[in-house]
Amino acid sequence: MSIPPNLMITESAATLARDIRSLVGKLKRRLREQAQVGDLTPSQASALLRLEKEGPNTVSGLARAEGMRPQSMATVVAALEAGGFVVGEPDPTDGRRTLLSLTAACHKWIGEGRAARQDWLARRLEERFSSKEQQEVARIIVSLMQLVED
Amino acid sequence: MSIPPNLMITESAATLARDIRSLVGKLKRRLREQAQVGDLTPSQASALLRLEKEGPNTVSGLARAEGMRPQSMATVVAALEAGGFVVGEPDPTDGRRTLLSLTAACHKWIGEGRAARQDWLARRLEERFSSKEQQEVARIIVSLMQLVED
DNA sequence: CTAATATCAGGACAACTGATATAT
DNA sequence: CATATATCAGTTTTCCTGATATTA
Repeated sequence: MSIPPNLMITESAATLARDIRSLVGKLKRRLREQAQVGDLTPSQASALLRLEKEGPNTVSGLARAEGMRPQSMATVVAALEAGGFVVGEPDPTDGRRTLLSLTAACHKWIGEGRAARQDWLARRLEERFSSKEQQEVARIIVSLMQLVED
Repeated sequence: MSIPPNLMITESAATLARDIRSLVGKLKRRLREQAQVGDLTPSQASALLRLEKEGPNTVSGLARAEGMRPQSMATVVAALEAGGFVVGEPDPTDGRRTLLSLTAACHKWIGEGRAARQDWLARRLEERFSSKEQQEVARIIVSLMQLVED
């Protein structure tokens, strides 16, 4: 039988699943320990860079994009607001929403490359992978993202 | 300039880093929500499958393999012991160590494929990726593992 | 004596659930 | 009234740090 029945899980898939779980755990811990005082947590960095790339958004919108609850994202955003990275202002067309955008200071900060230089993971990817390898990794990450998102 | 200076982080590396962080967060949450009552947590599953694949090990050994503290792994192992998946017995050659191994019941359970069938991630990988694609993913995961481990 | 193993106790963080107020 | 957004409050999970006993 070269094609296993649908219900069957191959040895390789099981091993791959274990390795992915292990990597996720390690990455999580590694990202935490790399964090300096005053640094952004992974969630904060992710939300900030999304605002930078995709423009203003609401707490709920960010939560959807990151696959977490609005209440959880609210905590993340509150930290970014306290740090002066983002500001919220009421949406003129919809009284329920507050649109978050980057402050001028944050734009400047990102422009100066400080955000990127403090990003341990980005630095590491740059050091260890050629741009071709980075593309390959990016492709796989996108596949996995689809797999996770359903 | 086609080759950026060492300190520079390219746009693509920064984006890739963001995507990886986002994926890690999503995967973590997804794995949690997929967990059924009586199911194993990702850490538990990882430790169990490592014991199955690599044979008996100590709490400290497992902690090193997974990149976490012995105290943290002790909690994970305690849950597995409470569930009757593993047993520990003193190493006859080293009084400090307790060697953990799978119980007969656990071996049977794995043999019957229940462990694998309950593994949401493995099932998903099997459904969505050809074995060729799985190999590609596995290769990338190994690269990332090395990048994380240093 | 130093290093490794195991374990007890307490703490931090990032997510969660539930409930509530307000605007569409 | 049903839906969407934001936010308050409390809980859970998983990992952490620090300290201690034991054995190599």
